[in-house]
Amino acid sequence: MKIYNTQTRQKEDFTPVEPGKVKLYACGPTVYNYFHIGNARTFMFFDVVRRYFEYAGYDVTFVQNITDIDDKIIQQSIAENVPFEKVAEHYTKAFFEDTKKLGLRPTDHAPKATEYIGKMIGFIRDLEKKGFAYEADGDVYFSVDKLDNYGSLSGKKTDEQMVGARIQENKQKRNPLDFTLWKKSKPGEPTWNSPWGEGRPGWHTECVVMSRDLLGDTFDIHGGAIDLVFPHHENEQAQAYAQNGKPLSNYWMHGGFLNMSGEKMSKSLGNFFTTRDVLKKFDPEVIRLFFLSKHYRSPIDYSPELLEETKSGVANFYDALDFVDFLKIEGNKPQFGEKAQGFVDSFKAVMDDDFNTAKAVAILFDLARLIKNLDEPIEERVQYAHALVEIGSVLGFFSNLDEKLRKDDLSGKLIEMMIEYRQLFKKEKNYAMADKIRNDLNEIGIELLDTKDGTIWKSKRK
RNA sequence: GGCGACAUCGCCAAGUGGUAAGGCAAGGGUCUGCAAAAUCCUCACCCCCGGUUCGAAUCCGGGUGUCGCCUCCA
Repeated sequence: MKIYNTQTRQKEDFTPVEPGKVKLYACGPTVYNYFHIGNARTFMFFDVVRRYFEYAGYDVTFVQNITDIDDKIIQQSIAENVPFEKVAEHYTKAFFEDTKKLGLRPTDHAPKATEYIGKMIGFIRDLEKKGFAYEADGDVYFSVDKLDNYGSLSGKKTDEQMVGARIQENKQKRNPLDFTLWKKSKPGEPTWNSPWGEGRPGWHTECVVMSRDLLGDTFDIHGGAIDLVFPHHENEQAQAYAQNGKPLSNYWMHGGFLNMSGEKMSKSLGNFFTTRDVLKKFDPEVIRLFFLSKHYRSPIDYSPELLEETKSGVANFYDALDFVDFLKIEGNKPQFGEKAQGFVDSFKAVMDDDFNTAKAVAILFDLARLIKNLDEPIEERVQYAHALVEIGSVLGFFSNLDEKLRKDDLSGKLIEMMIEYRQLFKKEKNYAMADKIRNDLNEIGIELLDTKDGTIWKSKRK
């Protein structure tokens, strides 16, 4: 398996720290608002990474943190005039609800920053003892000049950044790039007692401490979106090196942005859709197909129109499964012949190449086309259907086949009866009645398909 | 100012040296009582200009355009 590693800027063979195991950490949300659909893209990608590693036979430990103490949460609590704990609680709950609705599997651990304050203080103390941190008026900073390889992840050189233009001047800092490990709290702000006085940890420290605590000093993959490379991941890595001389993660994976009309979607720009709102209009699998049709490192331009067009694509998969009445054959998965196995092998090959989900999706469409092709032998079409569900599931599709394909309940039986009556009318050349049945069914969302093997039906997809 | 990414059919998009996947949309044929569905067929000299090579969308140089990071950000 090959993975593009931001650290080396190239695809590398994946070798886990422990054979057969993958320790994966993806940066999670800061819970000050509903997460937007751009965040959803990144979260969903790592959900697929996790699923694929498991499919490939690895024992995966997947951690995604919840940043529940941060300036933005404090701001939001002032704006909403509710205690900051309530803000964090509310949006944390919303995060779990929305990711579930999106079809993301729960992570193995979802550590909250506020549960790790003690460990963070110990960690900062250690950095201080080792000479990498200094205190100034209740704040504690990391001294980037003390670390030789600072900037290695992002390719930044400490002396070439535009100080003053983009970087906040701060007279307490010895180097403008020095970052906050511990921040003195103002009156009324959430606060914890520390050797440096009342305060709270900096964001970069939260992630290092939680990831190492749950996954070990050096784990396999650390991920997030591209904007986290600098400074967040650079700073995490710096702290880890400084503290114990070990790399934090062997592979760094970063996803591309979701843009709005070519510009980055972000809460600060205000040009965003919350995932919650998008989910009201689109099926989670439509969103999934939309994201997975593109390479994860490329930017995607978001628009409701594009999502609208993607509906047909998802419908394609379910139509195909309807064609072979998948729910009835689901239980007996046949041995795959050469062709069906070929598709599965291709799927593995493209996913092994740095998670090329766009190619993987193309394989899904290839299978759907063959399943619907009545000229293909039925045994093979059945195999293709099982292959479609097998690899589609790895990409996170088909989690609710029963609901999407439900047929053998009472209404299903009634529809079968209507189809039978229509056949009788057709035999008598009573086309007016035959068409009335077809139209009436259509009006309640049931579409009839006359194939040369007889009439089948499907409910119209959202 | 420093660093980086991208530019492929009407739209979305894969492809990193061997002659352009896939999806959406469109047109035509078959099938059908009619329709839908299905199926078959059609639909790209890969932003521009040079260069390297037997051969380049793919490598190199130079343009043009778009975007990102350097501040919080998935």
